[in-house]
Amino acid sequence: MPDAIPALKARHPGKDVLAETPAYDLIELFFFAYRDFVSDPDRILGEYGFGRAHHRVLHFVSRNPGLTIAELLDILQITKQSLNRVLKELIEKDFIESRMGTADRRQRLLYATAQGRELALKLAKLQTRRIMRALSAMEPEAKELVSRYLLRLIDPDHSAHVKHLVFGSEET
Amino acid sequence: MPDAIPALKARHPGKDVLAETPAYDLIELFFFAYRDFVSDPDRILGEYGFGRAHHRVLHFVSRNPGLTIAELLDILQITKQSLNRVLKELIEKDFIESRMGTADRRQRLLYATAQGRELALKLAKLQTRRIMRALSAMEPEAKELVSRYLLRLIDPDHSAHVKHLVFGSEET
DNA sequence: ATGATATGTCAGCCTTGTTGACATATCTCA
DNA sequence: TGAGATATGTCAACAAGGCTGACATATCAT
Repeated sequence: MPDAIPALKARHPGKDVLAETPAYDLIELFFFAYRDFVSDPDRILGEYGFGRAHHRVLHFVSRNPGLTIAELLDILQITKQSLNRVLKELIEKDFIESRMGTADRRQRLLYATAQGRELALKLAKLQTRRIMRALSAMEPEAKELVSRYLLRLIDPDHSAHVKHLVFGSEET
Repeated sequence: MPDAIPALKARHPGKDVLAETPAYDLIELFFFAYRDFVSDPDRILGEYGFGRAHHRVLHFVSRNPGLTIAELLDILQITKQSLNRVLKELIEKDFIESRMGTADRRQRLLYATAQGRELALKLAKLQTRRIMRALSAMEPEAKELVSRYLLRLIDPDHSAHVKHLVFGSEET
């Protein structure tokens, strides 16, 4: 197998090598791991006529009851037209409920229905099973370290927002 | 904020809780991290009129010169029609070259051109920069641990194949 | 009352995945 | 040598889920 990296390999020892030698292992493992990670839900979503886009919406609404459209758009980073397409279906099939805002009646507050929470939980458990299988037989500090790594992988501009969304106002 | 997990929370102490309590933090962090991770290449690919599908093909061909169509299909897990659409463009724009197999002349052996290797390397470096930023100031064993975690996240059926593809026949 | 804001909707386009059907070249094996 | 398996290419149609642009409506804020 010829070398895919022409020069750059053994040229500078020290700092440059660390900065410039591609981390092919982590790049490729991240790709394969993410693909398998989302494949579990995919199978089940198909039974309901839903796709990944529905999953994301259902997940974040279920996790954050009373979420507004604007907040959801901010989380998903898609256009309102894209969101509306899947959200409409989730509402029609009674997995999500949209109530008018009380303080600001222009807003729509989104809530997962009992059926919606049930599906969201089912999918989250599936993914949790995979995560726990990976963590089992690893060092006890692995989970915390992986969590820290993933957070630092996120754009610094978003990381505070994500941190708040994921960890909320918890004690940990 | 109401509780998104109806029952199941404080019911059983012990093993069940570990198995059944969703790991929302890792699930969500994985989603946000992956999204930002692929966004770096996206910007550059746009300048060339390429998308993510082109990136994946170019990456694996560049990393594995002489790859056949069948092997590439096996890695990407898409249909040959999907692959052919993007592969044709990469060949037309001279980022990938297709040579007839020598042992088996039915096969096409794929090679990245100089231009193709250059782009692949540029994108890999971008992603590496993000990875290194995340790893900097983390424990030295972090990289190895994250790598092990990602590998274990992969379907057990694929993991041997992925391990071979990623780590090849190296010493580490 | 007016302009800004939150949301909804129509129409059309792109990328990237899918299936099914069929063509061609080449290899393998009886 | 001839038949069937294999590797690849290609056409056509479709679906999911992104996008843009334009415009409508209701409500809020000043």
